[in-house]
Amino acid sequence: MGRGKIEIKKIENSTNRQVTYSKRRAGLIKKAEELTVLCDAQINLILISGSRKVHHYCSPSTDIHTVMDRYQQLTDSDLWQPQYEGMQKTLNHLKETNNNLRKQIRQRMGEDLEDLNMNELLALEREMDESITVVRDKKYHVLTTRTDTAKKKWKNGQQRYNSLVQDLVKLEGVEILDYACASIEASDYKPPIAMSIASRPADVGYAFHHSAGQSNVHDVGYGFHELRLA
Amino acid sequence: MGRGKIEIKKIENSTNRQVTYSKRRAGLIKKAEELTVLCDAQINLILISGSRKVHHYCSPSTDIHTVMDRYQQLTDSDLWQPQYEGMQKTLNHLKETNNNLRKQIRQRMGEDLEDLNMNELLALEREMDESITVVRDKKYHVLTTRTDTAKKKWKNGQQRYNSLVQDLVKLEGVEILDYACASIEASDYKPPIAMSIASRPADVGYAFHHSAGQSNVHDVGYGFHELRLA
DNA sequence: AACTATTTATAAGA
DNA sequence: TTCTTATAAATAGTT
Repeated sequence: MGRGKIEIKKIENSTNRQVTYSKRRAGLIKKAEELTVLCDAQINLILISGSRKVHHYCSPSTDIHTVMDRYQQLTDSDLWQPQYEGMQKTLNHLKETNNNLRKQIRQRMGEDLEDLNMNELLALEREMDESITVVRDKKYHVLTTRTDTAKKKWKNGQQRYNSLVQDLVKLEGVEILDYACASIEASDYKPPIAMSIASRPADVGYAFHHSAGQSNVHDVGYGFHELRLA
Repeated sequence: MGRGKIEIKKIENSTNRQVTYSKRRAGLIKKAEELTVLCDAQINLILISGSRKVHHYCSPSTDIHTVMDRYQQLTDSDLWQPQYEGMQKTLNHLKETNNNLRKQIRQRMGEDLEDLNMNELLALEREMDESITVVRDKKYHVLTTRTDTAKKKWKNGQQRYNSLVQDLVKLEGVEILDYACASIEASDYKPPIAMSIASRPADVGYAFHHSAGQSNVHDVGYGFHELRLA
């Protein structure tokens, strides 16, 4: 359809080729549009030129996605698959790992033990025994560190308190009426922010770590003087 | 281009529409092919008819994938993104879960305890204590069941052995020279498949579960008569 | 980008 | 569907 018939093979003249590409591309897209309208079809057309330029027609009322999706459904192929395969694999692998991990945890929580044979049970028990030892050690370590710190603070506080009391007795003629001490659980004890010596004696005390057996308790003792101003 | 000019609007006559669709579809694909050859272009064309039939042309030397990929690159859109996103989310979620699970396990194995505070340590210890109890119980249950079965087998074997010995002594004049018994660890012991009374006395025995303390050992004793044919 | 001689596509009919 | 054919549309080569 033109001044002369042409053979359908690559146009060697580059300018010519480009011109023809433009013309025919326009024609192709026009025909696609017409077909869309005339026959109520869904059409997706992507053209990529030799120079990598992209042109694209998609019938209105859809988008490239819908068309691709439908194309997949109807051709029973899966275009996304290759992109997904790796991911899908990873996903499944993760899911499996996840389930295994959950099972391990459940077993370590004393559930799901039916699948284990005697040797596995023994191994699990041994392992848990070792682990709980480590946990206990860690706990005692934390406990000890905490208690040491508390001890130092207390010692410091007690020294300051004692010198205050002595200073008061010496310099102000303060009279010591009584001394009391007691013991409370560490968990109930909040260290005093400051010592008050005005209206009532300050709490001072000492901490010690009660480490007998496997008890978690460490106790705190406190003592105070009851004073009266002369 | 036909016997008469037509307006570009939906063809209402269904048969007509279908015929036109076929003809124009063929024309469109033909033109796409020609353009591919003439201008060295890459073309992807998907047609979906009103009746959901799919036709599709893709220039040789590529495939639908390559074209779609290039289309995405060149249009800077990402067709896979929506599909991808959900998966990516799931993936990340799974990874996170996975890490958490691993951490839990590590903590239950006595590692990674630095992040736990005292209360958490205490909770972990308590939980592990409970769990190990369950594991131990399960182990003893298995052990007991196993031992019970073994006991029954042994008892049965022993009865058969004893009656054989008695029968021999009574009917054949077999003489009992000696009786011996010993104890071996269950793990070393393989129950006899059959009792041999020809050249040497059969092994018979009994099993008992040594449950003192938390020992895993259950012992097996065996005894035999030394006999001589009259 | 226009023009136009020709080729090609196709609407309608069989 | 497929073929035919008159005619519309597309376009190759030219300006």
